Amino acid sequence: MNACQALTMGPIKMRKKENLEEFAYDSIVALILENHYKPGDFLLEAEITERLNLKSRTPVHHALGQLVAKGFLDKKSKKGCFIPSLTPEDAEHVFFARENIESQAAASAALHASNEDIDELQMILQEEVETGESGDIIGYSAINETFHSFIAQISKNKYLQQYSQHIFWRSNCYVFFRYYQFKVSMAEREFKISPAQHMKITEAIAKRDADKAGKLMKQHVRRTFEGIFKNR
Amino acid sequence: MNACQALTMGPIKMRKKENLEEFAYDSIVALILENHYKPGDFLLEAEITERLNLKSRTPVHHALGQLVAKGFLDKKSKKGCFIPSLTPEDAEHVFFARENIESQAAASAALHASNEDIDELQMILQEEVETGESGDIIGYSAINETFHSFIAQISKNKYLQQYSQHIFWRSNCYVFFRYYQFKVSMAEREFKISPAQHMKITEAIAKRDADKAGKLMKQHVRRTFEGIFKNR
DNA sequence: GCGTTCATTTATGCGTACATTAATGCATTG
DNA sequence: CAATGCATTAATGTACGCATAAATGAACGC
Repeated sequence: MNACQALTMGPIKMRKKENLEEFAYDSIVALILENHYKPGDFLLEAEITERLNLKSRTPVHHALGQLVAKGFLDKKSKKGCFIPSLTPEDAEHVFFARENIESQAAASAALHASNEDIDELQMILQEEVETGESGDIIGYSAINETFHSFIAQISKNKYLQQYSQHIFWRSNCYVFFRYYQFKVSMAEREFKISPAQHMKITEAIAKRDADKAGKLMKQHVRRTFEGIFKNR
Repeated sequence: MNACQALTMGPIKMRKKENLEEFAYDSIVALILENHYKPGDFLLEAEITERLNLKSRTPVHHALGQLVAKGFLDKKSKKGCFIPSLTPEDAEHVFFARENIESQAAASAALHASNEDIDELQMILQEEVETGESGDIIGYSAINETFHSFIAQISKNKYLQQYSQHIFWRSNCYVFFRYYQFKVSMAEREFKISPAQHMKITEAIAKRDADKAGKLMKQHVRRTFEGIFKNR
């Protein structure tokens, strides 16, 4: 889950830390993504405040509240915020929702992508292929997110984009912790399959074939799910 | 927008106000739904604090942050939170996303609804028909939301439900303010069309015909959109 | 020896005071 | 008279201290 940007919600961009709340938010996201916590762990305000060298808990408290509001964290009143735990039922919900939302985003992307968007998407794809061949798993995970995130972005639909990013983050928890659990053997196999599927999706978008792009994306997400839960 | 419950996100239930933050959140939602604000209006922390008879801005500040995080409000740093403004482009995004998400929810509902769920859905529908005939627009708006919200609920998918509620709230802004703008003439016509469509959707769900339920829902949302923006 | 209760600990929840910043209007100057 | 800059104001943003609730563990009674 390292280098996952999904929690930031919205187009990938340099975030200017205008105030401590945003700084705290981004930093907490970074802490999660850098795997300092695992599902079920509590994120203590005091500890985070200290870790970030902040003078008061207030911005941290606020930032945690926002992460809960967005559904990235769960919360027990007067107890604290924690990384939501992963269950098979939740995984099915997550991947089912992701199938549908991302396939809609892909279809919409095929309709609304500019020529520049297509060029950039193909560049991302090329980088993905190279990273995949190099065997750099962390790097691949990052570029994989970039690919999916960019498709949501070129759908030009703020809402599809928002939901895509959210559900991607949630699904990525499963991807990451499964990979982690089974070392990298499965990850490597996955990384050899995904680029080919991404390539087909990119082609469909480039041809402005919305229907095909949507179907391919749905297939791709489903295969990711099956790769994680079925073939072990 | 009166009597819209979408901002509360999640299944409709009695909310126990465990603490002032939740109380503030719920109260601010209520204020919005009771039409105290219109798109573009700023929600001032001090004013809200006073209105709710709270001693400090803290819970209000926190609650507003959550509403921004969830995408129900926009925010300008150091300026304040405000009701997002309505634009034709945004409306297209909103209704396009809603078409897809709600149709998925309806399809999933057809697959996962229990017999009790179907019974309750039919009761809601019956109440809707009666309310529609009575001409009570506010009441109809509430029952309309209940109908859509309940379908999302019986999809049994937490994520589809979450996104459905969010996008419904956003689309309802357009519905409500358009109705408001053109008095009730258009609303009345709408209220005579919707129940018939809801009935067909309910039938499809009752027959567990996921494909049909999804298609009908998509059609229904699109017609709502067209009713608001095309036929004026 | 086990269960219940109470004290302690530890964390969030809240209130007050103050800092900071963005907008506004007025005054001053060219 | 117009434009620029400074002061004022009004709002959010932050810090800190105390209130409060929940979990934990120890002590007491049975």
